[in-house]
Amino acid sequence: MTDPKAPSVSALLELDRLVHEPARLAILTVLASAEEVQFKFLEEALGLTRGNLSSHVSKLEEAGYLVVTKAFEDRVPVTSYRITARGRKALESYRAAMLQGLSRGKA
Amino acid sequence: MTDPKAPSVSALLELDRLVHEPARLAILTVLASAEEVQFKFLEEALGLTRGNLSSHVSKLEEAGYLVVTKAFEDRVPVTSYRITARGRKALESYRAAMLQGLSRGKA
DNA sequence: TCCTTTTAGTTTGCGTCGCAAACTAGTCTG
DNA sequence: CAGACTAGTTTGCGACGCAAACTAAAAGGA
Repeated sequence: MTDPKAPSVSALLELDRLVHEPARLAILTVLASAEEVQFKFLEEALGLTRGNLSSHVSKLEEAGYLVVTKAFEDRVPVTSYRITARGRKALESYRAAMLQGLSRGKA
Repeated sequence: MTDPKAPSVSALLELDRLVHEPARLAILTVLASAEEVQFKFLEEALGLTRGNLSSHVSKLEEAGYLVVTKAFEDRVPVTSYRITARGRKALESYRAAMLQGLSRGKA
């Protein structure tokens, strides 16, 4: 901790809001465990509507947390995502902060 | 899990939004580790403005996650908070869901 | 060929939320 | 009594998440 007086719970107040949103946290978590993931897969795996998935993914893309690949497979358009190093780092930091804040440490 | 196919990351999508807000999560976490906590203490410990602290606490109170006690100490008004059983349970559930979702389990 | 359905995503509109700033109320000091 | 301080609450606004509406391209029938 930076400030020795700072209780670990303060880590919670500095969580990256972009990652903190449940849908995006779920998306990043899935992306972190696979090379490449398709839109369709995310939609079904997470039970998000296409609209929500699309907008969350856009935000993650704007932040540089993932990259988008649009391709055609058997003449069907397929959009895929890949987490970036930046995204992986953001997720890792988030995870660390959350785990720290969640630990039952006093104050 | 309800659906055997549901990956643990789905737990993330069912997080109690009331608890999920960082400031409120921090407040509940502090409250869970003490009998009673004063407004002033929370303000300083968490570095929240009085306004934000007040409004977050109000929401937690409305949800029945904490109870408020207003008293005077040496003619100075002191507002204190106590987590309720309901609040403690909500925090516990949140923690469990988050830890599950955060675990590096595939998908 | 034309039309309807399906798949794959994006955009739009609205209600809600979190934050900071402004405000209220009681106390103390000179 | 005037001004400053302590302790909170209320207000106003910008940002956000969600669902519904929309777009586009391909496949399947009649």
